[in-house]
Amino acid sequence: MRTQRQTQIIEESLALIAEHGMEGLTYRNLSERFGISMPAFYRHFPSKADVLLGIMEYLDEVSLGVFLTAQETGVNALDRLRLVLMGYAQQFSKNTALTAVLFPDLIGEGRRELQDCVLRHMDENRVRLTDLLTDGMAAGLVRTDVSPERWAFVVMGSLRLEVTQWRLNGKKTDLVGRVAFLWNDLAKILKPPEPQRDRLTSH
Amino acid sequence: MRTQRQTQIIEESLALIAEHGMEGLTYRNLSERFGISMPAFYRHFPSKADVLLGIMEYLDEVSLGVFLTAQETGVNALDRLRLVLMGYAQQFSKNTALTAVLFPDLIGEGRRELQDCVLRHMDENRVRLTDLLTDGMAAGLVRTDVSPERWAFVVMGSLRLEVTQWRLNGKKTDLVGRVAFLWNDLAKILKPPEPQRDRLTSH
Amino acid sequence: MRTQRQTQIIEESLALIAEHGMEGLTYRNLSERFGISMPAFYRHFPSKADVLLGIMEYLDEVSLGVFLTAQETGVNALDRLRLVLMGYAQQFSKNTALTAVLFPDLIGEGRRELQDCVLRHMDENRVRLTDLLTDGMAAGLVRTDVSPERWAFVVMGSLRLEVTQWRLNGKKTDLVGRVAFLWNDLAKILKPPEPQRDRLTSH
Amino acid sequence: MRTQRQTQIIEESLALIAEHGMEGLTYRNLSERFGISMPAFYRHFPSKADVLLGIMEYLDEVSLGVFLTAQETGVNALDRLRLVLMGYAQQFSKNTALTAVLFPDLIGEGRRELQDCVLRHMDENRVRLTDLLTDGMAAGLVRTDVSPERWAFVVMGSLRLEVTQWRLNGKKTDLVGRVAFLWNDLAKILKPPEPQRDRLTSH
DNA sequence: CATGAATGAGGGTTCATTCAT
DNA sequence: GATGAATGAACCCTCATTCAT
Repeated sequence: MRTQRQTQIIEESLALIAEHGMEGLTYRNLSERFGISMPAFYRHFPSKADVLLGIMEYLDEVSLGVFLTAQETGVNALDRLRLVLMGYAQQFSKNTALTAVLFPDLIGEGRRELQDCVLRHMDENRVRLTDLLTDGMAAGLVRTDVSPERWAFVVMGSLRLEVTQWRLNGKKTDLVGRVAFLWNDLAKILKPPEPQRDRLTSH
Repeated sequence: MRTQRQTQIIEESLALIAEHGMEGLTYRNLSERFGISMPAFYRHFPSKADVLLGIMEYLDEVSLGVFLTAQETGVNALDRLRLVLMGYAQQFSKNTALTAVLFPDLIGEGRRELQDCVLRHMDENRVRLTDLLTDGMAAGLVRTDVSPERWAFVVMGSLRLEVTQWRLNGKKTDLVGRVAFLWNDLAKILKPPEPQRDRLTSH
Repeated sequence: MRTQRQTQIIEESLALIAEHGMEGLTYRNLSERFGISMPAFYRHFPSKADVLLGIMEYLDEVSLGVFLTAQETGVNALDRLRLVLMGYAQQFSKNTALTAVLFPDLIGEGRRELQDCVLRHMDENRVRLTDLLTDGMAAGLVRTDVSPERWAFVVMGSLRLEVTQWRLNGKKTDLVGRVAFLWNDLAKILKPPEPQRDRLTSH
Repeated sequence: MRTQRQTQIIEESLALIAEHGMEGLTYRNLSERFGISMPAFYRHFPSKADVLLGIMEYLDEVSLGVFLTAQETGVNALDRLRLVLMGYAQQFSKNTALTAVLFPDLIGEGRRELQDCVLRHMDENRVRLTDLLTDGMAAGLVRTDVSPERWAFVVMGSLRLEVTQWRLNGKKTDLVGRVAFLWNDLAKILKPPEPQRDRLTSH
């Protein structure tokens, strides 16, 4: 588990990363924000690598939360997927720092020790997405001529790029709206073509 | 123009970034690779910011090259798009460092001064892709119920994620093959549904 | 306020400046004298500019001290002026580095940010001298056909040059003695001409 | 003798010193101003110390020129002294960099090797002034109860401080005017008291 | 003969970390 | 148990100078 202070540190770290990139995450910056001395952080995390690890865990939980929330609605797979995307967008809008959820690779950049953790995190997210899409296929809501793994890829890739652009443009636009539009198009793309049966029977 | 030495430095810088992330790009690392002293680099680039700028220009040229090569074949828009993706994949396979072409945002991270340059670069790439897809639509090769801008987004997003995964997995797999598969699926997705007219008139 | 360490650093900095000029004030030199590492100084002064600022304040205090000491004697203005000059000389003899008190302009040289501070310091010193001379005039001890501002100028100019010469000659001579002689002459110059009374009574 | 190029370099060096202090005199800055490469300067001066030496000689000549010009007028000693001060002021007004003439000590600061040269230069100037004042005394134009050496000191000290203040205040005021005022007061101070004759004849 | 390239020494500064207190 | 002080390593960068070409 995490102490309250550890959580605070992680959240502030994410904020620093969001504001100044990975290079902005320094003990000095943290201590300024907390008004605590630098060595004090070693009481909560034995080293900076552990802070990063804590961040990864934290992000994992956020991501899981988004999926679970969508899951609990009990709607169909495609709607759950929509809820996931919109859930992310809402989280990011409320707290910009959380965009890191989608980019664990950037946090592990250059740090060999975190590589495993990053891969695990990305895999988990990928699996969750893939499961959703597999379900969608089973329910006839998603085209089956493309593998669910690929769909997961396309969806996640689009979302990541959308968020990246949003950040580069200074986060001035309405992310939730943008993702809603994205979903609108993704839904068209995912949807299977009109079943032939319908038209035949209509005669 | 660029001197030979400037080009060498840029290419070695890209290699360092590919291997150790942006934090790996230091004068110390460069000087070790070149076997020359650190101050020597200031003869070629007045500051590190200028190295980064040089990198951005270089990447721009690489990207442009890939598009032009595809353009010159004179094949249809969809095939040109394929050639672009495959062209990237081949470049990246030959020289891993060039993956940066797709991620100018990572190079500009945290460096306010480069932000403009990054945005311009990404815009240019986006426009090139969008033009290709607009052409594809005009030729009836691409679904028109989704805007070309969105298609460009989906394609670029997928490619970026594919490359990211490839790098995270240690570049051990065959990137060209992976991108070929990606294209295979993207082609299905992009292709317009069977024309309704045929079936209707057949009755 | 100043910590003990800050005061030590300021004093050692002044010593370095006195020995090797402004270019002698480097973190390397400081760290050699203190036997601590270079980054350690950043615990006490956030940047070198702040060291210089600290020096300026310190010098201000020294200068003020000399004036106050003279003031407290309660003797007449001319004698107070003498005490100021002699006070300076004694301070400088004890601690050569303190000659900087008279030359704040050299410390601010080329550092735009310190310019204001330098001007303020020099103004304060000028005002103190001028006040003294105005008092002297009021008491009939100083010629009134020259403005007190000018007298302050002449006195300070002479003192500065005397100290400069002393330093250039290797500080081998007796500064207190030299300033005593200087004062001897300045006193003659400042003194108003023989009172008219003489002439009147001679009739 | 000096080549034309050497003279140019010296003059530009003085300009750099005037603008940015001694730290502004670098080969880089010089080469930028001349549009020549840095090693090119070694053709004209074997080392930076030699540039400084050249500067000292140059300043000596300027100073000598001012004195000779005053000498050639053939007016009395006091007027010649006035011409010297005004001559300096005019030179400095035309070319700010020449103020260095009065401050050879600043150029030699911290450079052991130049110390001798600096002392010689200052001595020469002092002697020229002293001679002038000795003449003035002989002609009954200058008070004799203060040694000519001291007078030279007072005059030079005042002038140096005047110029220093002018520079610190951004050289915005009219230096010639200021020195004229200074001379006005110095003339009063130098002048011997009302001739005794008056009193004697009154009997 | 002028220059491009390079260099060793040194500049100020930041970072993650340790340790006595 | 939190902090002030310190540190080694590394950062980007500038300087005077040299030397092959």
